Amino acid sequence: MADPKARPVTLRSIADQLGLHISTVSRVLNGPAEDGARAASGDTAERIRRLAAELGYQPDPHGSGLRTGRSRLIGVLVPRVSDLVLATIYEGIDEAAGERGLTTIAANSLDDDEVRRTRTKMLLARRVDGLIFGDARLDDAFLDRLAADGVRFVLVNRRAGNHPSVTPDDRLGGRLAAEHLLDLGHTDVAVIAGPPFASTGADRTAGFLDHYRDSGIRIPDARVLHSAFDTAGGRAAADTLLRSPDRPTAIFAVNDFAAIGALGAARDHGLRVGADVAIMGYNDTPLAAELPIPLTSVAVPMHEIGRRALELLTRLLAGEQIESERLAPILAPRASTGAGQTGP
Amino acid sequence: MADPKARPVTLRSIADQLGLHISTVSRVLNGPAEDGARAASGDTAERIRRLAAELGYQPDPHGSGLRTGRSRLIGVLVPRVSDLVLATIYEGIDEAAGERGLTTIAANSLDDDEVRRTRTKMLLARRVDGLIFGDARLDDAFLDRLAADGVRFVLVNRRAGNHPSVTPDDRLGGRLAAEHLLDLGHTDVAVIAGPPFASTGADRTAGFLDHYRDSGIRIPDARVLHSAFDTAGGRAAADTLLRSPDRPTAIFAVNDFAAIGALGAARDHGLRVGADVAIMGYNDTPLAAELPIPLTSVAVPMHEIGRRALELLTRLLAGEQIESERLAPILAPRASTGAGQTGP
DNA sequence: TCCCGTTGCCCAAACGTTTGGGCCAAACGT
DNA sequence: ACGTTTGGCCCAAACGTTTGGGCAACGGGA
Repeated sequence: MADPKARPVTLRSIADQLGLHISTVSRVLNGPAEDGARAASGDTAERIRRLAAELGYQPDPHGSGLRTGRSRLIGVLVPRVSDLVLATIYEGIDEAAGERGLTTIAANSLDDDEVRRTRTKMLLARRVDGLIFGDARLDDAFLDRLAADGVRFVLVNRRAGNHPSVTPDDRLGGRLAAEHLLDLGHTDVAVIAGPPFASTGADRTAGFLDHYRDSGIRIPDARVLHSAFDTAGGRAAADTLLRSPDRPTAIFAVNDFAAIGALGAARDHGLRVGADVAIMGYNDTPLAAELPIPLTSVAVPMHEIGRRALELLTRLLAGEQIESERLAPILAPRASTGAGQTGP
Repeated sequence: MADPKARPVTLRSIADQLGLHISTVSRVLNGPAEDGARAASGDTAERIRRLAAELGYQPDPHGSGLRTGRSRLIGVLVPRVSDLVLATIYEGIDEAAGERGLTTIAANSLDDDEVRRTRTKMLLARRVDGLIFGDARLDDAFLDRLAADGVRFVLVNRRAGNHPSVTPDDRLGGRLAAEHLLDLGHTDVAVIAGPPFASTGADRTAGFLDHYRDSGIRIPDARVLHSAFDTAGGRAAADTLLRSPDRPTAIFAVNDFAAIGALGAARDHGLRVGADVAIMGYNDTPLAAELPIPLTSVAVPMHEIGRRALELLTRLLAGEQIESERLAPILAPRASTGAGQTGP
């Protein structure tokens, strides 16, 4: 890798060693495409490349960043990296970034406005070239302000205003969930809708209600509960729903973790999930299929969403005109709604 | 935040605006402690600070990095950020880093040697000041080599050789698990031990076996199965254990996800977890308590481990002598081993 | 009065890179 | 033989910061 105590290898050390000028080395090592020929003879170029490889030359980002004004750094702000959904999206982002020689910096916003501001400021202080936000709120003054300031960013998972975004088609996902439960005969259903400020929960809920309405069934407002996206939130909401005597026969949680909480609540109430009450989640977290009672869910290509978000951002940074993308979800029926395994 | 179309605010722009020299501004804005007084009069210093704040000056890391040779960047390599355990540790790292004005860069190694090398090289190319590895292997030639090359790093979660590390006291944790199962009367027990190269699994297993041996019970080798740390791995291992007629009465999985897989396998075999068979995990993931059948686990202060790792690294970077730390785990007994809730 | 120590600031170099513009010689066209 | 192109390379400036060393002016002690 690197010699034990060697001085850092720079363009100058390579140039001196070869009796060339530093700029020649720089040109050769940068754009083999157009400038490659102009920069040096094939022979010289070859010698440069060989020595650079041998010494393990890696351009110093401080030097190039200073000169070019670009850092090749991408900031990624998410509610929490320990949230499996966002972590998976982040992996997609990071993977695509790596392929382009970009480095990502992740930070948690905890869905808190104050934290968002300070973390964003830190990322900008690091001179990131662009940002990806995974914590957009439906009415997001902060993002509007940022956009007005000329900061370049795209949104992922959650949409907001008409800032460019890559999200699952949550409206469609909500319809798929409704279709599934309706096919199973559930007409008295409830929704654990997540916090009201997240487009994911809101759109999934809206799609779900749409489908029922289109089928002539109106779901009363009392059947839609807002909650946190986590297990505790889901458990509390499900508990409220199930303790009533006219409890719903099926519950759609807009997030797998909330659904797992609902599973626990159902058990506390002595209900057999899949038989006495149907419960389904959303996102098809790896855990869903592996639970003791496998959880019906709506699969979302999270990794791919992350990749696309980074691609979109690089196109934005390149000055191209870009448009938001919605990726289609797929239903994954399992035992928690009494459905069999997928397959014929 | 930043003016719409303003030129970037630099030391020079501040200095010019105040009719001062750039170096004066730099000194004032850097060390108010010692140099503060030497640098400028109280009055001048005040003017500088006020203008800097007003313009929202943020030092350019490229400039300072170039000059000082330090990037204030910390690289963090983990198997996967989407693994809840490592994600939580990472959050601790990042939190502590933020408090010190450091920025972390996370990367996935997927526990693959080739990926580790390339990702580490990328981080070094970014000129990180130090590294934190969460994917150490018991016999880790790569880390040895890195240390020999003078790269500064600490390990987290997993230990290796005598590189400095911050880990849970896994040996103790294993003993706690054994003690719990033994107290419940289980003498025929099995271990789902995780992959053999991870100190976590190995030490937990060793501690577990130690305690049984100390109590006069020898667990046969066939009762210790290696597996992946994830749900699928746990399910497969548990399936092997439970399909035999002389199946164990209790299973200790060294990781909650493997334990969840085991829960599923138990269900597949028609066994009631907590009654017919006891199953326990490790790490006390937030999920453990929320599962339909709450999972007995061993709680580990993951967030704190992350914080400590970063502190250790900063001390190392400051040239101090440092020593590895082990943090004590706590048993969290729940229904999956037939234990009641915690409490008196 | 002279000297010395502070105070308060400025000067300049250096870190490593990129890039617009040279400049010399060889090759080519007529 | 003479102009023009082109290949192949060098020059130098600039990006923003830190930091060791100045250098005046001023105040105080002898």
